[in-house]
Order: sequence, then C-alpha cells, then structure tokens
Amino acid sequence: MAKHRITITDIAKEMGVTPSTVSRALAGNERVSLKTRERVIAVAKDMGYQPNVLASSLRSGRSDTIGMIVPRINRHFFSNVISGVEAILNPAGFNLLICQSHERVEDERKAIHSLLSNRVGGIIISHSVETKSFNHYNEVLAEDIPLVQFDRVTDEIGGPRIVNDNFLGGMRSTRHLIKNGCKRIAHFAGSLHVNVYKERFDGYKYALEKAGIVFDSSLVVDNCILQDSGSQAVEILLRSEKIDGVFAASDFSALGAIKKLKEMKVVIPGEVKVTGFANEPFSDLVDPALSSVEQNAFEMGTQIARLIMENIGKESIPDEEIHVPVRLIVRESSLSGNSEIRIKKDF
Amino acid sequence: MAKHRITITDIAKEMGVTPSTVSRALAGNERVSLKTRERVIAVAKDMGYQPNVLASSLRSGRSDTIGMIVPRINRHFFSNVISGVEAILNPAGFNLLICQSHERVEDERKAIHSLLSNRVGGIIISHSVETKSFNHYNEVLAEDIPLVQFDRVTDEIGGPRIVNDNFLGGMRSTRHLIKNGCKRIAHFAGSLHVNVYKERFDGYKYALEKAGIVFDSSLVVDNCILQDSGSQAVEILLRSEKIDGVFAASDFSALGAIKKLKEMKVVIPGEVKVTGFANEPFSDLVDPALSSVEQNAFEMGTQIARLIMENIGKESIPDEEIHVPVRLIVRESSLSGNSEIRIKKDF
DNA sequence: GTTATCCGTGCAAACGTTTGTATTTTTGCC
DNA sequence: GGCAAAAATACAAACGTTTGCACGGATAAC
Repeated sequence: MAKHRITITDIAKEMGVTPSTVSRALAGNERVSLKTRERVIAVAKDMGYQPNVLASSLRSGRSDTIGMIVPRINRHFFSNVISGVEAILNPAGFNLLICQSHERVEDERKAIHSLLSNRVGGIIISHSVETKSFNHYNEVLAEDIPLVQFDRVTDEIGGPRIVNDNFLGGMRSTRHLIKNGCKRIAHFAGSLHVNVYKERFDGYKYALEKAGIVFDSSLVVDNCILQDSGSQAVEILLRSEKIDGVFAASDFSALGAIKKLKEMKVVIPGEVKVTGFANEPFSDLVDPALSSVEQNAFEMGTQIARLIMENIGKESIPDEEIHVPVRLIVRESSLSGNSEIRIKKDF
Repeated sequence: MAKHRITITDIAKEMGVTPSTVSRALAGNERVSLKTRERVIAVAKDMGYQPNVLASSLRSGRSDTIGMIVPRINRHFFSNVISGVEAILNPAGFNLLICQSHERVEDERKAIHSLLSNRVGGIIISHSVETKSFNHYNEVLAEDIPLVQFDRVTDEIGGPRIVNDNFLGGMRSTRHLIKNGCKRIAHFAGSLHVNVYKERFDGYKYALEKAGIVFDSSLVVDNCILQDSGSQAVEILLRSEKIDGVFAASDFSALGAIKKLKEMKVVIPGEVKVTGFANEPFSDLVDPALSSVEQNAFEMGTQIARLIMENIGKESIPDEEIHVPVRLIVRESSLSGNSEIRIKKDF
C-alpha cells in the first residue's frame, strides 16, 4: 500500500519549512531553534519517519556500518567476540555487517570487496587459516578506513591487532602439566604460520626449557586441531613414543585424544594428562572434564569495538598489538591427585 | 592517500563516454554494444572500480542486503541456519545483515528499525522468547518488503513461515520413550506461548494418548529449557513423583537433568531415560550420550534464503507454513537394552 | 534519394540526504 | 524608529547511481 516512505522533504512540506531545516533539526543542530527542533521531531515521529541511511551515508561520506569478517560464526570463540563487538557498537548507533570466510582466502577476498562496496566505516577481521598473503588488503588501506585485526593477525598489515596472550596460555598449560608430573608432553599444534598456533607452540617450548626438559620435535604434531586428527595423532604417537601428557592447541583435538585414549584403555589423567585450548562449552562435559585455556572472547569484542570507533575518521591508525589475558582452567583431565594445592598457583 | 574512490563518472571520462553508458555496460545491458561493454569492464577493472551500492540502491530503490534477526548467534541452531542462508544468498549477490535480539523484545524492535533504515530488501526473523505482540512488524508489512519467519513464528503476521516439525519431534521422542518401557514420562517444556515449545508439548501429549497413557499435568514443568532449571526440575519431581522418563524440549535442560540424576545416583537409562531436543554438539559427549531431535538447521537456512529471494519485488506474499523434517537420534540415555531393534523404526 | 527502422549513445532528472552560503527574520541598542 | 548584529531559516549543489527519453548515424526498404 503505502509504497511511499516518509522523507525529510515530506516532513518539511507538512511543516512549511525546508528539508535542510528538518535535516539539521533531526541532527540536533544548534543552528535551528529549539522550538523548531522539537516540532520537527514530533512531526517526524508522528508521520512515522525512518531515516534513509543510504542517502545519508552517500551524501555525508560517512557510514555507521562496520564490517566484520570471521572464519565461521558457529564457533564459540567467534560468536562471543561478535556479541562483545555488538554490545558496544549497537548502543553507539553502529551496525555490524558480518561475513564468514569459511576459512577460505577466496571468500575472504570477496567479503572485503563486498564490505568496501557497502562503504563500511571500518573493517574488523580475523584471517582465514588459508590466508598467507595479504595484498587483498591494500584496497582497504588505500581507502584509509580503519582496519582492526583480531585473534588471527599478521604484522604485514598496519594498524591495531588485538590478540589473546597465546604464548602465556601455552606456557601456563605446559607448566601446569609439568608441575603435575608430566615428563614427556606432546603438543598438538595448528598451522604454524598462523600466529595463534605459533605462539601457543612457543609457549610450550618455553615452559619445557624453563623446566629443563629437552624439546623433542617428534612429540609435536602439526596441523592437529580437529577431533579426528587428535584421535589419530594420539594413536600414532603412542605406538612409537612414551608420552604422559598432551597439550593440544585446540579443545577439539584434545577431545579426540581423550576419546581415543579411553578407547585404548589408557587412564586419564593417571597415565596421560590432557589440556586443550579455547574452553569450548563441551570441555566441562566430557569425561574426564577437560582442562583448557579460557579466552575472554566477549571482552575482546568490546575492546575491538572501542578501538574501531576511536579510529574512524582518523588519518593514520597506530600500529599496536594489544594482548588480552587468558586463564587456565584446571579440570580433571590434567590433575594428579597429589598436587592440587600447588596448581592453584597457575590461575 | 587516494581518498577519491573511482566512480562510473571517472571511468566515463577516461573512456570518453557518458556515465549512463558505463552504468549500462557494467549492468550487462544489451543496449550498449558488446565492444563497449567489454572495454568498460576492462577499464573498470583496471582503474580498481568498486561500485557504490549505497548510491545504487538509493537510486534504484532496490537493495541487495537482507536483514536477519535471531535471538542469539552463539546458539548452534541459529548459527547453522545463518550459514545455510548465506550459502544461498551470497553467491546470488546478496549480503546478510545479522542482528541479535538477545531474547529481548525491545532489541527486536530496535533491530527492525535499524534494518528498515538500512533499506534492506527483505527481513528474516525468529522471534525473541519475550515477543508476544507483533505490532512492531506493521511497518515492515506496510513497506511491503518480504518478511520470512522461521522457527519461532506466529500466524499473527502474514507471509511464509518455515519451521521444524516440532510436533513430530515431540511425538517421536515420547513414543520412543514409551516403546522403551517408560510409563511415567515427565516433560520439560519451554514457554508455551512460543510455537516451537507448544508443538513439542502437543506431540508429547499426542504420543501419550495414542499409547493409552493418561496425561498428567503434574509431570509437565513449564519454562524449563536451561541447564539449571533442568537440574532443579528433576530434583523436585523425584521428591513427589515416580518418573521413569524425561522428554526435555531442550538439550540444555536434559543435560541438567542428567547431571543431577547422576549426582542423585539414579541410573540412566536404567531407572530414568532422558531425551532432549536440538542435538546440540555436546549431546553425544555427555555420559550417557543424550538422545535428541536433530533439526536440519543448515537446510532450513537454504530454504529460507530461496523463499526470500523469490518474494523480493513481489506484490503480495503468500501465507504458508513450511515444515522441515526432523530426525530422532537415539543414544544411550534413552535405550533399554532389550529393545534396540524395535527402536530402529523410530528413525 | 527519400523515408522508415534500428542501434548505440547521450542528456538530464531523480533517489533522500547533507552542508556551505545566502537570505530573511528577529533582537537589541541608541 | 532606525540600524546593525545575531539568529533562524532557505537555497541549491552535491554524493554516485539508474533510467526514461531524445538524439544521431547507420542500415535497409522502396
């Protein structure tokens, strides 16, 4: 029916003023008298006016939409970061346009283009695991719209990066296993060209070194972040090696390991202790409950949002890396009965 | 640096033609010669042209952005529906603007406004649990942009509704429990003003009736979809009632029940059998693994996307309710050792 | 060679805002 | 009451497209 949407021109006509006055009134501009401002707002509400943000951003060159690209939204970590971002952005009048890269660099490239076409005011990104070169970001940087990287980041792109303290998480997990008596700790790593996995690995090595344990590369399984690969890895490892601990860079591979170990009648945590990473919702449901590193996803999101809002309209964006603290959550899968007291120190 | 974004006018000047020709050429319009079309596309690519969708939708009145409102994105079901929607929409050149209502009707209202302001071409919605009146949708209907409801729907709003076969899910779960020997089956329901919970409840009642079991309202716990309420409910019930089965409308309350029952040393499935709903990722991780009703979220998403694309630009949108089949997944939590064969029929 | 037809392109207005500048109205002051 | 200054509003162009219509030139028909 009412195909015609109310515009400021309609309001202007209705009131016998010009669109400019209406526009300024709605924007709260002091140049129009308080009386008129109030009248305009009343009439606008009365007529059911919905501002056209397309026209607005076209004219003003500004946009209240922020683009966000994540590998997948159905991952606990990412969906919580998104919630954190929205918690800050929405009340401030911004919208979030969310894209998934599905871990594919091609989709990531497409998403970038789509966001640029939508003239977003800023872009928030966590790279796909496939992404190794970053020239598709040149356009973003050339347009100088703020680009904030989080979690999966690279220093090949300027601007702020906000990451978990993955090194600390890896170090603490490993140290915790050592304190609980592990001597030969395997590490299920992710792709080591991705910062988060590299840093978890570095933390692992560092903890070993600090404890005087010689690093043994045959205990490291690369590209092992899925449940299946965790199962396979632990099975293969146990054939040739004697291990008494597993620090997995992902809760999923840790889960796979636990399942396989149980199947093999290896006692957890008695014979092998296991820790994971990300504190997925399932980690306290498995038996034994899985120790894991909690990432403060929501808080990370709020920081990202604040960062991008700060940088909108700024000429140059500072290069900085912000670390969000992580927390080791100790559960049954990594406890040796006799050291519970000492572990408390790990929190 | 290059603050100036390339426009079709730039391309036109460069080539010595007019913007209209460029516009038509890029749109693949037959009215411009193939030769020119090819040249335009080449030059556009060469100059790094990014179409301005704001200007485009402003002028054309069409928008390639679809808005979607869900209670929360960090729920397995919803994030998978979203993925399904995107899987169809993105290749077709549409973008998805996702909003969360956080189960609050006020946020839902705000999201609607925001989407309308963004002049989306269509809206996909699953209502918040709080939403009981629907007049905030009048504006959407008045603008006649397609509105597709899914999962949590109401027939107070016209247009297509796409839902799981919740009745069937409830019926099958209950029947399965009955076939496995349960005589007194409790039901943990959600808010009964929400269609999905109402229908699961109806399915439960229907199955009881068909089996000649008298419905007993004291075995129904209202508003019981969270883990904690599941724990409490089972504890309270067992004090006064003798039950041997629980059909929970949510995996979370089923989980709570399982945890509490184990704590109370009640044997599952020996003394009490439990089934849930939604087949959350954790349901096969708990011990005993939880029987649940799988909702085909991704496929539902693809259907929603097709539906909304079909209806864009249409005058009137047909009122229809589409049912997506569900599947009962039987796991340990509801099996009586001696009837495994008969259960197969439930699939 | 004239006229009709068609093809390719140009012209200009429009979408709904915002915003710099101009104009009118009000106010204060002598 | 006249005048300048200040306040309030109007005017008009612009943002980057799309699109109905007009136009010129080539081809075809007679």
